[in-house]
Amino acid sequence: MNTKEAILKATLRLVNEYGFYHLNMKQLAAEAGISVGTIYLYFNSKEKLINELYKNIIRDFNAIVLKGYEEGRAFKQNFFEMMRNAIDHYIQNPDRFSFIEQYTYSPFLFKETKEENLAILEPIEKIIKEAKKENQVKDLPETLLIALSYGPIVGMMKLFIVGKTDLKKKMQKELLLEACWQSVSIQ
Amino acid sequence: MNTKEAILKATLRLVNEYGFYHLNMKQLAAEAGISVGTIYLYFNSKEKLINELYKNIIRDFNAIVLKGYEEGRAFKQNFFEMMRNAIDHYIQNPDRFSFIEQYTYSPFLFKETKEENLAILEPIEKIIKEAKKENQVKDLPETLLIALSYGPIVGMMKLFIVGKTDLKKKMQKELLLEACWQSVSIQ
DNA sequence: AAAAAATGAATGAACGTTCATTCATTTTTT
DNA sequence: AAAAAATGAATGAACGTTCATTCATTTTTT
Repeated sequence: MNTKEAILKATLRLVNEYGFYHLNMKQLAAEAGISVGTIYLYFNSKEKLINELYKNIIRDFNAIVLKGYEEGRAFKQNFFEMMRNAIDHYIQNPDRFSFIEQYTYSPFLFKETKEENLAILEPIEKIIKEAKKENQVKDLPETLLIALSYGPIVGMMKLFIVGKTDLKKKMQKELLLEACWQSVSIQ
Repeated sequence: MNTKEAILKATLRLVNEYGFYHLNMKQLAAEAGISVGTIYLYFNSKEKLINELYKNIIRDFNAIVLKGYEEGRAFKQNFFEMMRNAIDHYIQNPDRFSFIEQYTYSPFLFKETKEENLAILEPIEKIIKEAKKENQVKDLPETLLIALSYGPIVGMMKLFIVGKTDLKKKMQKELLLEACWQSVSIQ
């Protein structure tokens, strides 16, 4: 692992544990196994660092979700694959999920980063739009269809993180996916 | 408005605009129209202040949602009333919604406050449990039913806040409510 | 009824401490 | 030997918190 990655990884861990307010550079350097000065060779400031981390996490997430998409394949299959990828990625990286939830709507993100922000719903928006054009989905406003597909997943992840549900069980995950599908698809 | 309320109100506004990190006591005092020292007559510390604000907001929210509940009334009617109250309250106080979303899972909250925390889903949990006992709701895990009821509302609120949808329109709101109902009720 | 005394909420300057950032020096790589 | 990368002590601005002091209001005394 190179130094830059080590810094980002340490930031993710500490910021989730203590919050941006209590995260200090000395502690961060220790966690990453480098010295304070080194951080500044890679990132201009503490805030820039958070923004870079955010962008990386969103980029990775979108790339992984998009792997579930295949041009020309049935909407249903694309929907399931993409959503499954999203859930799996979150389950394996709950810290990334928490981080996204915490910072997507926070005032820390620069405008420049915020543009990348809405992009967290971009892959979902994409297939919903396509499906709507072809009437493969309920006749509801696009935004509502997005909220119905993604909202319950976020909700379950939050319950998962506080230990109220075990999304790692195959059954739970499949029930969730099926339920999301039911609420957008034509019966 | 008494001094304590003025401080809480100013905190909500500034913390949403700048975040806890950039919120400083001098600025806060100015916003509340008092002087720094006065804040400490009402709250022991900056963190205590945030925790008090959080508790107040959750308490108000739950009380308002619970106003939609009537002992002995049909589940469907309770569900609609409670959810409508939640949505209305959020629409009228988007800053409260943002604050809850931002801090519910943040490391700033004291353990003591976190206990009040899960309480944000308490009223919903309550009616879902009741309905499940009487088979008035789909045969799915309780947590999933909660995520299906509340998740899309959170999702829509987020889109509302960034201006992607107009939840103030009666139609939008009713479609959202109906969709949430569809995903938990027996067809 | 007037004067004196007591109260305590509010003030804001002062203070200690934290902590992001810098940069001269050292270590490592080429 | 030169260049590049890393170190970490030093800096100083920022800021949360304290606390002596003020003063409008209330209570007690005359």
